[in-house]
Amino acid sequence: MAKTLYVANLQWSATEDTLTAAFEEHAPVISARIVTERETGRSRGFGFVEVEDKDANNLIALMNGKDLGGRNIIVSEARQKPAPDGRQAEKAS
DNA sequence: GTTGAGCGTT
Repeated sequence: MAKTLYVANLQWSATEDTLTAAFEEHAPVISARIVTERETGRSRGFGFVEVEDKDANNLIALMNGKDLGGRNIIVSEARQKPAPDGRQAEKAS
């Protein structure tokens, strides 16, 4: 299982690799994504990092407010999560 | 040669 972490307050030059490298130091990173302008392709200064559910809380506690590239980043659990009904959100094939 | 609170893409 994996959770998506919301990472904000990044510098403009930050990339997916920047987040991956920073988070990998504390826990394995499944995937990372930097949100860029759809029109210009420039970084919006924030992104998402996907990690294991168990590691998500640790990364938030360890990386939230941490200095990255000279800027304090904000790490939180991403929204758009499915409803916590503890039920399979995936239909049986 | 820019900007600064935020929750993305198929």
